[in-house]
Amino acid sequence: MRKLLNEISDKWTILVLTACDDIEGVRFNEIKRRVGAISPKTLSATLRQLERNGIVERRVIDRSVLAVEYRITSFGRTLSEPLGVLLRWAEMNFFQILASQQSYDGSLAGEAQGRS
Amino acid sequence: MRKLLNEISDKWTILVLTACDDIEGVRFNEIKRRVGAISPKTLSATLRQLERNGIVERRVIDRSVLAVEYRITSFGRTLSEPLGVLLRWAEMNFFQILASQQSYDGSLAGEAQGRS
DNA sequence: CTGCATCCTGCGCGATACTG
DNA sequence: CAGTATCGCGCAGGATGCAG
Repeated sequence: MRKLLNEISDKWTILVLTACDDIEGVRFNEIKRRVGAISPKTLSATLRQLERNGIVERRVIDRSVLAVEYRITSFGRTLSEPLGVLLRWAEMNFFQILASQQSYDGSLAGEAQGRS
Repeated sequence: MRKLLNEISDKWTILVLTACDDIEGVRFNEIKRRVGAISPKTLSATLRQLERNGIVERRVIDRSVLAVEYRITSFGRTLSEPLGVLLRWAEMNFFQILASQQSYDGSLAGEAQGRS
């Protein structure tokens, strides 16, 4: 568990993995868009780590126009399922979590704009 | 999901939560022992955050000898279940993960002692 | 035993610019 | 488009000491 945590318990990995969990391969910038405010450096590092762990696969589509896609592996899918359970839990209970602290300023920072 | 990650995707929270997931309440130092090489400061901070989020409960057993126990709440249990799924996944696939990188030196460093 | 205060460090990660 | 190189910084978290 420690080892797993060392691999995925950072700020972005789970989100990136979720973004890659598509039937189709997903392009670099598409992942970027889906995930949100991630820097290319971090995304690149995260993807390489996921690749090393056999969770996603990198595939060059077209060398001339530089097109690359990432696709979750079957092994990755076995991980994304438990993660999906967690995601659904988060969706059901997120209000409970933010009810207690309010101190989150957010990387998204889209929903708390009402205060002048 | 971002919010959930902000709460639990640090180095220790999930481990601490797992350590608290007992039928009985668990004492501070007992958690420390179960979790491993966590500093009291970090453990304390982690526990307070879990408490704020209603995941664990703090209860003073004895004021004179300073005995405190932490117990997972029913809400916390709903979270520990998905986490348990993840844990089981980790147990089944940890070899796959460490097969790819070998670069983990370990906070526990207890299982690799066989090599002279 | 159960913490809190303090000091200190690494590194995770963001911003930006550059390349093929 | 898909990255890599560089710089800088905030903060998680380790170590240590103290206290009720």
